[in-house]
Amino acid sequence: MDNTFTKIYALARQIPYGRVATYGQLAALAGNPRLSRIVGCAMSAAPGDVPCHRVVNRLGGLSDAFHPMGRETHRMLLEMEGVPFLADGRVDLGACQWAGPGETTHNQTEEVR
DNA sequence: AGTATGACATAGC
DNA sequence: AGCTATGCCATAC
Repeated sequence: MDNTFTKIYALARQIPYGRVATYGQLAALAGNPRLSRIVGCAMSAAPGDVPCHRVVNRLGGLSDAFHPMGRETHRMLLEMEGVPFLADGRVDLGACQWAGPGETTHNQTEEVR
C-alpha cells in the first residue's frame, strides 16, 4: 500500500490556509527526513485534492520543474491565501512555514522557529 | 522482474 | 562557505 504517499497526501492536505510546508517537513512527518524526494514524487502524482502549491522546497519557492502554469500564478495563489512573499520571489518560510499537523486549526499567532 | 530516474534534503569535504 | 556525493520510496520502461 502507499503508506508513505498516503501520509504525504494527508499532511499536504492538512496544511492550513495561509501557510506553507517544505518537502523535508512533510518527509519528516511521513517518517523519514530523507523521503523529501518521495514527497515531490507524491505531489507529482497527487490528485487535485492536494494543494501542491502550498508545498515548497527549502528555498521557499517551488522546485526547479514545478511550473505547470508559471511561477507568477503560484505566487499569486499563495499571496491570495495570505502568504507573504519576499523580494526574492520566495515565500517567507520564517513567517508562514507550517508548524505541524498538530497546529492545523489553531491560532496562527504562533511564532515559527 | 530488474534497472533507472525523479517536484529534495542532509552530511561531508 | 559552496559544491559533491549519498539516501529514500514509488513509478515508468
